[in-house]
Amino acid sequence: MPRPKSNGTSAARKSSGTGVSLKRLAEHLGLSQAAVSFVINRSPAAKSIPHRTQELIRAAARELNYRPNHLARSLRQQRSFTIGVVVPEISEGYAALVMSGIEDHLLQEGYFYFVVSHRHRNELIEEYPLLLQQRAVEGLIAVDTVLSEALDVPSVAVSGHRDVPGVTNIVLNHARAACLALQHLTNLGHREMAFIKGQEFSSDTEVRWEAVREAAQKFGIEVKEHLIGQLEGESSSPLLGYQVTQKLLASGEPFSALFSFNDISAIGAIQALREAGRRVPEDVSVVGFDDIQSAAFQNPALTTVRQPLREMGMIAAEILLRRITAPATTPHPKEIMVEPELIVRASTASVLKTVVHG
Amino acid sequence: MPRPKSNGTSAARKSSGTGVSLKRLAEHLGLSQAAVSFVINRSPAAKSIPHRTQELIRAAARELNYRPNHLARSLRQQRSFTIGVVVPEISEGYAALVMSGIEDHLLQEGYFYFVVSHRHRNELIEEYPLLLQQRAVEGLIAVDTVLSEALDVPSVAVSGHRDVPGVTNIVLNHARAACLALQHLTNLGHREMAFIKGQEFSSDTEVRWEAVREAAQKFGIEVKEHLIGQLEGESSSPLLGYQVTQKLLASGEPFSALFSFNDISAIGAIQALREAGRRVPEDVSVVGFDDIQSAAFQNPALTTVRQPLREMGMIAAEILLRRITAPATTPHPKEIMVEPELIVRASTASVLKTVVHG
DNA sequence: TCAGCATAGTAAACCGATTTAGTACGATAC
DNA sequence: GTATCGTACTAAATCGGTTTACTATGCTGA
Repeated sequence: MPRPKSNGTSAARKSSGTGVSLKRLAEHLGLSQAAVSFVINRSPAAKSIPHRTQELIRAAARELNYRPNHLARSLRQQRSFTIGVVVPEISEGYAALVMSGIEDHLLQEGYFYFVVSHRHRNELIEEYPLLLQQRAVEGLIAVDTVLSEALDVPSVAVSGHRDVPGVTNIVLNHARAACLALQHLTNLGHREMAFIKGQEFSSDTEVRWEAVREAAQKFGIEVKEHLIGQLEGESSSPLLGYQVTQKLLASGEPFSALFSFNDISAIGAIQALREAGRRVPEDVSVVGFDDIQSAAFQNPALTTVRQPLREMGMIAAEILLRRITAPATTPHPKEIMVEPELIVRASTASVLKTVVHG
Repeated sequence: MPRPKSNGTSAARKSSGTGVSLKRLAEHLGLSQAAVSFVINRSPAAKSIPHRTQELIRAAARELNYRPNHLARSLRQQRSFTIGVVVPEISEGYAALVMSGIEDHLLQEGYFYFVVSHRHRNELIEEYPLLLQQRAVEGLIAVDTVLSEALDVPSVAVSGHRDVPGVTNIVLNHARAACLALQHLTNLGHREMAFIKGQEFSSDTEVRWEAVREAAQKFGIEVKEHLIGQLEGESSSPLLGYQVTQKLLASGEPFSALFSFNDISAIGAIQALREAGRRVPEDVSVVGFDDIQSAAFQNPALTTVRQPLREMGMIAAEILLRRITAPATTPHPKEIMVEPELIVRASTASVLKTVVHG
């Protein structure tokens, strides 16, 4: 594979020992720093500098491989072109997808970002936003994380549900999400359903569960106490879903369908069901949530409620930048709702096949 | 869940409108900025300032919620406590795991980091390191990315194999990795093996393939041209493994085992095998590579060669910080090797069962 | 008496840019 | 002849800290 040529001369490259400062460049040219700065930044003040000189300046900048120090520029301009992203954990499907959406928009607009992950430790959730502000971020995006207090900078919470001043929440339409899943299952003839709720610290848990309850009522499904499981533990491994499903099975209460809080736990649930001798989907239908990458490649492929996670990240970045660059014209929306989509794959099936087991 | 109390008074909080500067704090105290700076930073120069005054200063700093501007500090000290991380993609299991290791060590040591993902676009691979240096990062970590030229800052390449001046490579012991996999398969009686090579842009592809060839020779396994597949395409979805496996099957050359470049593609391979009517592991044993989170929760659970990805990230961060803080005493290792581990799960089985199909 | 030293600080340079206010000079207008 | 304007810049302030070099005062000891 041919490596693309760098466009600097080798001399230029060599001179970039610790970087060329504006001062050095100006001296080299026999001009003032101001003049050089005007030209480099194409500032309106450069209009009084003749074309010829401008070319000289630009040529010298290229020659010496001049690259303005971003710290100095940020300090002076009070603009860092940097934002902070707070996530619970990096290694997990959910946050990674949202981040990739965030990154798409941010880098495209010339912003860089810091990532911090708090792993659900309260003191970090409190401290990181402050540390980020100290580092002069111009805005904050919190993913599945409660921003406890109003901050000095615009912020956006992906899957945030609290009404915090200055924070725009990006949320899924959970009412519709729950309806999609339950409608699918009832259409397949399921009436006895088990549910897995999210961990308490997850910001979607409450809202989604409320939506599930309402949808269940709407479809005339009884939500039995024994068939409500709750994920417990900090990690995001399928193991959590595995364990809670074992409990569900142990209760003895029969069910032909399971609606889980997320795909990761649904994967663990399927494992537990199978080990208990219940086939998926013949004996039990399983619906996940999120549609992470590997959902499609489970065996059986997972039926799931898809959240447009990348899109949510992109919207978060977009709103944030708009609020930063045009705070006046953007009266800061409190909430932006995105729509879920039901992805039907192979982990759900008609209940008719299962009557003998019921 | 009780929200932890913030430790500032409400007055303090209010005053943090756009942040209190050192100047304001000094004026408030009737002292010089220098004196305040000495005390805040516990600099040795503070020794001539009496205890009483020091307490006054600290109290006022707390009261006014003073937080030093990190940009200004970085500029003066020529220390940004920031490093840059370059990855191909965020949403993928590999990079995410390495990043989480990097983060662990970095944040613990008081460093923040920028993430950029290049998605294998050459101009970005060239440009991002320069942009990061402009932002005054003190070091660079490249994950599965070729750093083409020597940089002005210390750097570490996770899975880097080129000998670039100033770059420390963190590499897996691929010779051993290949041996572990092939030994396992030969022990199970497999002789007819198919292989899936990585994409050309992946920095491990070449090295690993060479190791596989050598291991095959060592175990007396013939590597047949028709049974070598190659992943193609930028994305990192199981689909790539699915497609290449279909080609392998179409060649008509029989095989009882498949060793794939990574877990993601192994998952797709299993899907393709199953659709072609070959059971895993009864008809074909499949070995993956990496041991990403979902490997354990596939059906069948994936046998794989585990790379200690989080650890590799941690080591990368550790070496980098050591090189930054003590460049003299650390004569910059060219390469650090970590050891793989074979994780035997359910996707491999003895060949004896398969003779009738062979 | 006064050099010497410790105490308790301060003034100002500096990091590397941006930006405001102003200067020097030549040409044109009246 | 000079007021005015445009051209082509420059000097210096500024962002918010850190750091070096220095000062002012009081006390001690010879």
